[in-house]
Amino acid sequence: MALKIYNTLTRKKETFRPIQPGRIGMYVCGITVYDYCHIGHARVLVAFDAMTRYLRSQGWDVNYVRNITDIDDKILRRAAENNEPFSDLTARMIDAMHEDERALGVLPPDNEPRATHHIDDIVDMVATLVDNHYAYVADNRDVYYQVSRFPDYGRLSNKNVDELMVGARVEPGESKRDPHDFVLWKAVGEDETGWPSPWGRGRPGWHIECSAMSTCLLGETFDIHGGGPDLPFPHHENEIAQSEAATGKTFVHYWMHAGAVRVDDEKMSKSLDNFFTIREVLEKYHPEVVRYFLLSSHYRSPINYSEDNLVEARQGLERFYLALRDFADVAPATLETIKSSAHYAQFIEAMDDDFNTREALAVMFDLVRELNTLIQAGAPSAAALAAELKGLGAVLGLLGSAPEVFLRSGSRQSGLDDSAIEALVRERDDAKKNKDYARADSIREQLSGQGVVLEDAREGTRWRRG
RNA sequence: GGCGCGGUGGCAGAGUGGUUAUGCAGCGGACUGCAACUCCGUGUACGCCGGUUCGAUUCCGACCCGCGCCUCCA
Repeated sequence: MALKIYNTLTRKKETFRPIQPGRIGMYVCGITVYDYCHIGHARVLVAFDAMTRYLRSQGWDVNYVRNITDIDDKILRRAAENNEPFSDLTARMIDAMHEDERALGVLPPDNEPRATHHIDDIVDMVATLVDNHYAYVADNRDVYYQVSRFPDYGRLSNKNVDELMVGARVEPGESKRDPHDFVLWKAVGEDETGWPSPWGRGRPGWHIECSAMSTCLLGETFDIHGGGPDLPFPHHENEIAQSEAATGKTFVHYWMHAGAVRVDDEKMSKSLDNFFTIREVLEKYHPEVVRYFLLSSHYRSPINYSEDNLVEARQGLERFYLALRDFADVAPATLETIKSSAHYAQFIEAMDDDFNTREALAVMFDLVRELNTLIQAGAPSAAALAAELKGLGAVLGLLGSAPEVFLRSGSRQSGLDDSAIEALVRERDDAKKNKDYARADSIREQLSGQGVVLEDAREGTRWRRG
């Protein structure tokens, strides 16, 4: 079965056809680095990471580009508030972002272009648009894109420019010819952050960097362009207008957009004060639990960040790790060695269907049941199945932890440290030997109250944080 | 107002024109000193109303409800 991808442009699932056989150029809109990444960013990062891992596992040569917006009004405003150079702020936030990514098991993209490193490319593209009469220099020396010159405007987000009029407004003093026009190059004064250009000192507008950098790194036409749920309009619409006007070529073949993250069933927003940064979330939950949570729904569905759902994610992962407990030293199977496995075939079928990670996880759970049955029977083949499970998990960036470490990590920190728990476990073992079951049960109850679960296995008592 | 998405069993969440999703929770059983883990069994789930069909949760239409975008936001 062939890979199918839902294309925002056509609003349909389409069979993926690469521009060059075996190769995929993919550009994903990254972060504006004026603050820490939040759980919504995490979703986009994890979703496209899982896709990239999967595509590579299937032999695709993926060139994954994800930009960093490191110059923008919000950045300048925040830097001014902090009374620091904007580049100090962005450097700090970029480091923080990389830290968050690593925690979530997100592999670095192949290229991570920054707007401030591509000012020349941006200026070149703006100049082309001015030369082509798709852009004009306004009285205030801003350069604007003239939306009315681009007939296809609104095609991606299925919007009719005339109907947009209703909500549009022109700020007093703006020099646009039309409210829909958007800024490509923003004029600034001598004392403001900016770069020289044919139109005077200025800085890039909000959308042009992605057009310039994607073209620079992936060519005038490339395969996949992705991003968050609020990007189709206006950001990606404007990118299309810019790039296609500048090059005269189709910009992108497949547009992919992740679904929204909600918090306790409300829109996540700063005004509602229900905004969670990745760092805050990771204080409460194991990073792999967060990753699993994000992959346990289809990437396009809205998901709800809530205590219940994260606890449930924890429980799901526990099932995997309990099965893998005795196979800590078993290496993940390479896909080559499991290519004839029925589970693998189902896994691929799920992932080929627009990256249905939830369905892929369901296949892995089926495998877990078989694995547990083999373990129970003491079958030597269990190790191979465990390796297969790890191999499938690795494609999604999951199950890479040491099982016992994960199981003892706990969703909430127990008040007892490991040695205190182990002392109590030993005490209980002694009580059991003396058939003092009342004492043994009271210790177990005490631990249970601390979130510690005991299991009396043949080899001795095991414990984990539940 | 315009455009779009969705309403699935207690919860989460896939999917399908007729046959088990899956996970968690529940119930019964096996195992256990008791548990936990695990396995086995167990749920007349598909918003409402019409239509198409031998048959619809799945297709079509209307309706109700929820959500997103239309403004900076992943």
